[in-house]
Amino acid sequence: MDSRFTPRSRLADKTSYRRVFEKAERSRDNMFTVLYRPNGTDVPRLGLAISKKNCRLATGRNRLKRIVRESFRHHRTELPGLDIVVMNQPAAARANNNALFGSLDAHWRQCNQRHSEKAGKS
RNA sequence: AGAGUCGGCCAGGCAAUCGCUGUGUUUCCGUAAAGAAAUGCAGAGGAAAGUCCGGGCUCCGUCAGGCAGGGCGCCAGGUAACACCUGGAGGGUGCGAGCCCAUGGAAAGUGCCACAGAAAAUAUACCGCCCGCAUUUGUUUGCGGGUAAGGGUGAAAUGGUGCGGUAAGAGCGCACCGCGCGGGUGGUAACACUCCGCGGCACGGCAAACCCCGCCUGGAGCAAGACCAAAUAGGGGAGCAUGUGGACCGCUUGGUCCACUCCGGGCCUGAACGGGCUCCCGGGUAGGUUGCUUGAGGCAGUCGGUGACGGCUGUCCCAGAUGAAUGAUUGUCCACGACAGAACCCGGCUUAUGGCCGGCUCUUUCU
RNA sequence: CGGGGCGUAGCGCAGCCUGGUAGCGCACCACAAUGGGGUUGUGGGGGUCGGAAGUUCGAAUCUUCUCGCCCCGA
Repeated sequence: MDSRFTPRSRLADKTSYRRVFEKAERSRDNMFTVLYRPNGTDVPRLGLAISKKNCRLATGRNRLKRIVRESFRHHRTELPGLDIVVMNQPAAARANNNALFGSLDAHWRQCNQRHSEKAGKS
């Protein structure tokens, strides 16, 4: 199983982010808001939008980014071709690592489920 | 043992698995570039923070210099430079080790000092004290003068103590202390000493009020700056094709030259113009590349210096990301892990913060 | 990352340069006026001047440090 996380699997520029923010499905709990939109390929891509407002210290923001990347790369092969942007909620700054991983697992499952439902309909 | 004070050091370790960034080597794929794989090496801080100072670097401006504005401010040294550091001087504070100080000038000038108080700075006199004259039953009142010891006000009141002196007093005189000026001695200097002379004292505070004196200072900042440069729109140029009318040349096909200008309104006409195509040029947006890490560099030794620091020798290369890299999981050990994440780079300051070690001081107890 | 600005009553602001009394509007409370309400008039209450040090006799004001918020530069 390939669980690497390369530059190919990231949202690289402003236009990619704008594309997701313009029109996206949403999955949300008290730790993260996850936006996603099909990108027309087989590989999922991840973008991070960790706000200073919801997490004041730079070390805290770095921690959240690492957790999200770590979780993403473990589930990369299970996910369809989506552009995903993860945003943080205030509660995430105070949560421990296990809680964050649990929350992200749920988000990935929801992405997968909703996407396959849509694909089935169309 | 407790309390305090100063200085130095560390910033969880190890193992396994899965990953991230840079870079070297090898292999694969390719004309090449790019890419992929394997593997080696390296990969956040003492504050990376606040952005409060000082520099380097870059662009703009610029003869030198001066003014304005801003900054600094005991002395000497260190430094690329500083508001930093070291050593010293003088104050303040603490029993002490120590700590703190924007610490030049108020006899260059201007200004301010609320309330209270007689008076807040040229001095002056409310209650008093004293003398003289007048007055009164009565040292009661009034007038004139002397005085600044005492009272009271205030943050601050015009040297202090003692003796002499006097009507009462007063540097009025004297002694000691303090102060100022000059000289001397020690020190590079700030300053100190008081062996000496002079001055009876002439000098309230505030310069983080204006200011004066001395020294420093051009402006902006890596989102600086440099380079490459799509699409679309627009600018400039060249060429091709092309309408109408008139004139000219020509036997004809045809050719040449000129005009059809701009704004507003009306009418007529709907032939033409406005238009189309191709190429080139520079400006420049998205985007990309660069600036980007070898430096006032680290470590070790040695020499000079009280020290900050400097000289010499040897040795090492030690993050360079760009939605932004150091992590996750598990095991294990212990002190059970605080504050906290580089973004052009250095030197400081300040603030946040866990622990360890050492020197010194005070208190208590024991020997 | 760099550059600049602002914190004063519940809200919006003045006062700060030139230091001694914190003021204005809206809001709030009471009274008057009305049958009642609004409008109006009169009076009143309410402020650690973001926080901590320093200078000064005295600081919202001057100086330093610190906390929070806002704006600008791709």
